Amino acid sequence: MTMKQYDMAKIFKALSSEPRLELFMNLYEWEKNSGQSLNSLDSCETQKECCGTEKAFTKACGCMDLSRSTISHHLKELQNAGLVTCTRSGQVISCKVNEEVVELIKHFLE
Amino acid sequence: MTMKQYDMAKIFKALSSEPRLELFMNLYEWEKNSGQSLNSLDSCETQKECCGTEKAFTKACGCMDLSRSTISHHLKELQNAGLVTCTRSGQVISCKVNEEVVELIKHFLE
DNA sequence: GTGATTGTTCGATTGTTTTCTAACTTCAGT
DNA sequence: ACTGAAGTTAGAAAACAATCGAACAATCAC
Repeated sequence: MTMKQYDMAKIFKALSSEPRLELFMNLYEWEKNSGQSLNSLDSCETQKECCGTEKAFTKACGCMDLSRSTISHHLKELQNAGLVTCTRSGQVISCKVNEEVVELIKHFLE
Repeated sequence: MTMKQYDMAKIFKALSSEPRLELFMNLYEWEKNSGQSLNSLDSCETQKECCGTEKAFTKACGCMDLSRSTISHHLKELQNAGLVTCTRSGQVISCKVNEEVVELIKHFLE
């Protein structure tokens, strides 16, 4: 068992439950559609708003039919696998998808 | 939850346990290294030997530290997710990795 | 400071997964 | 027909995962 496989199993496990995959895909799409990519930083009002999905937890609670505690748990799993990074500002959580891991997924089968 | 996400969760679940990912990677590498790709059919002795990994189950039993029944179970999970197709000739199982699903994995995040 | 809002943590429950052994079936060789 | 090898299936134990509500902590809005 190589290190690579160890990490990949962890990543795949994080994406292996439907609700968690849905959560991840939401984060992924929100980030994409908000035009908050690194090369559009200057078109945003503040730099902070440009680093990922603002109010990710709140948004997820609003559109997924799961309790807050369950969403909290799933978000932690995604973080744990390295798929997303979350930061807190006050009460509010923002998330950023880890592009490095996205590339790992895309390329692990050559 | 789109159909696509439903299928992807199933695929990721199949790859989410270390032994099962190892099994899949073995199949994937064996198939690759045996030169049994579609465009090298004529360099093989018989056409049958060229369609995937011959004696996949037997080979897996020989190199993985799991009981035969456990390997049988994991192989079924891989089949169930559509990642591999297995065929039987007599007592012996041969497997073929489903390239379509490999492409799905590579491209599901654009 | 009080009260509402955000998110986390705990404990319980329910269901799923991993793995084994043992019993079975099917096929191959003799 | 008998024996052995290749896989499968069934049953069970143990570990793990998903989910919720309740209690909590931190922060914001007045």
